[in-house]
Amino acid sequence: MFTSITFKEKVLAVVARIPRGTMLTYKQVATKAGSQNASRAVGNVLKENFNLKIPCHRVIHSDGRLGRYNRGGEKRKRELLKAEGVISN
DNA sequence: GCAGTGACTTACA
DNA sequence: TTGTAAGCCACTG
Repeated sequence: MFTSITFKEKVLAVVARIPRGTMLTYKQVATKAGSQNASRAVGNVLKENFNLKIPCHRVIHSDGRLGRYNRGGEKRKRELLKAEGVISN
């Protein structure tokens, strides 16, 4: 039920709704999920998420760093973002 | 119910 | 500017 939706589900829903060419920080995702300070929890959710429908590569650190990626690491993540035109290098 | 873990964030030296 | 330390939150065993 939607009433029993967990923080995990919210995080996945938020990330899944990130439009192509847009990046959000872990803090931004956490805020949209309901907890602005749960940036670490966001990482936990994406870490266990292997759904290709979730563009977890569009979630980066508040510092602008890419962070990690469960499908190839920062390098792979940067390639995906570059392919979308989010970053130029 | 408690403790541990982690793809993070912020502050200070 | 860079590195270290502590804090915060949600989920699992």
